[in-house]
Amino acid sequence: MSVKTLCLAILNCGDATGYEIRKHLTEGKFSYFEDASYGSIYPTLARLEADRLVTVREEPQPGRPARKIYSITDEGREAFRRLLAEPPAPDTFRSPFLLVAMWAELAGPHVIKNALEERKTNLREEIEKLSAIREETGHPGTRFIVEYGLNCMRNDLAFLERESHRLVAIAEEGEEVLPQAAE
Amino acid sequence: MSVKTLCLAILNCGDATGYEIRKHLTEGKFSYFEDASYGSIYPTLARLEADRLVTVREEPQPGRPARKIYSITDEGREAFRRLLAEPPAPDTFRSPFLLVAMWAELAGPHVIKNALEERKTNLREEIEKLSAIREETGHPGTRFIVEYGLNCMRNDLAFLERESHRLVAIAEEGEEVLPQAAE
DNA sequence: GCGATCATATATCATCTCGATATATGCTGC
DNA sequence: GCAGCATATATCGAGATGATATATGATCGC
Repeated sequence: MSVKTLCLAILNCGDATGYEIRKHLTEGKFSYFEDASYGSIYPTLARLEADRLVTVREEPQPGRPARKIYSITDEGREAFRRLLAEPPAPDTFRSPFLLVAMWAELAGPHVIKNALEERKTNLREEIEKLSAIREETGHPGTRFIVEYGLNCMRNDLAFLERESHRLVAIAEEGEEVLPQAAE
Repeated sequence: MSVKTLCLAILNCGDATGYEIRKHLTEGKFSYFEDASYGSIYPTLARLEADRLVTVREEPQPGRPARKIYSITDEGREAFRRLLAEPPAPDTFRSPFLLVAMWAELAGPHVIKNALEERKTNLREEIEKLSAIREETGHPGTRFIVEYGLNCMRNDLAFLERESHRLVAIAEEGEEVLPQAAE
């Protein structure tokens, strides 16, 4: 999935600046698709404008640089619909946490406990955010994907709350076997 | 998490060539951390060797280019342990599938049904693979992360099997409202 | 009231990474 | 017999990241 598709998806919900598009991709309901940085968003928006899939209007602001507000065109909406029909790339779950967990006996109980707490806090925050979006939205597709996310994260959190003691035990046993310079 | 950490993690399990490292990251139990391509793996291995964190031995093969087999050193193991102690980056779930699902009314029932089937097949395959790894491994950390993954994917699959009819309904209603040139 | 930090907003750039491709060969299925 | 795939190393153009520069209002502690 390309940055182009992402920008069109967000603009399909309403006008936005490059900055706002980036925020949507980082936080909120659009953060489960793909990420993108300014270095790819701004050039993409320029290309979309050249291809007439979006239009820009500049809103001058006294003192600071003008906001460039992008809107999707009918042509853009049609292009987006065609992009949706292409077979989507496989979903991915990428977890630095699991790498640490895998090597619990090397990492030690201190590192493991921190990583577990961090991960659980993270999940709780995400669940909060998604619950809020769920209450607000009237769009059925959005509601579906938010409920998908909630189901997934609540399950993850429950697993960690139920099983994390096993990981701590592995880390503690590892420390007995490998009594390295404690930190 | 850097490619460096990934390479050390895999070599910490046993010697490997660049090709094998890439395979581990793409398939198997290491595929839940981060991905990396040859274009980053080969330069990283060269740097690791220069830093004395790994060693190489060339195994000549009659007719074809020699295998370069990399091994982690004691220094490398210590560096890996230090890298594990660094606060891990947050986990991410990236889903092109959910983008299509969000816009079910635009994508239409045909596209949605395909995407759903594709996603479910994908999950079943992953569950198969993880179940096999679970049976084989004797390493407690590996068992933990494999069970984490299994728990997550079984839950995902159950949600889709239970709820996907809702998504199809959204797509079908959308088609009535927007009777575009059918494909 | 004043400095620090943060949020808004655009934009660039060195560095890194990806995806495709080149090269070379054995094995397997049809 | 040969097309296609797996093994294996390596490179390269195109594209993406993460950091940084610029500019300013808002907020908050002290």
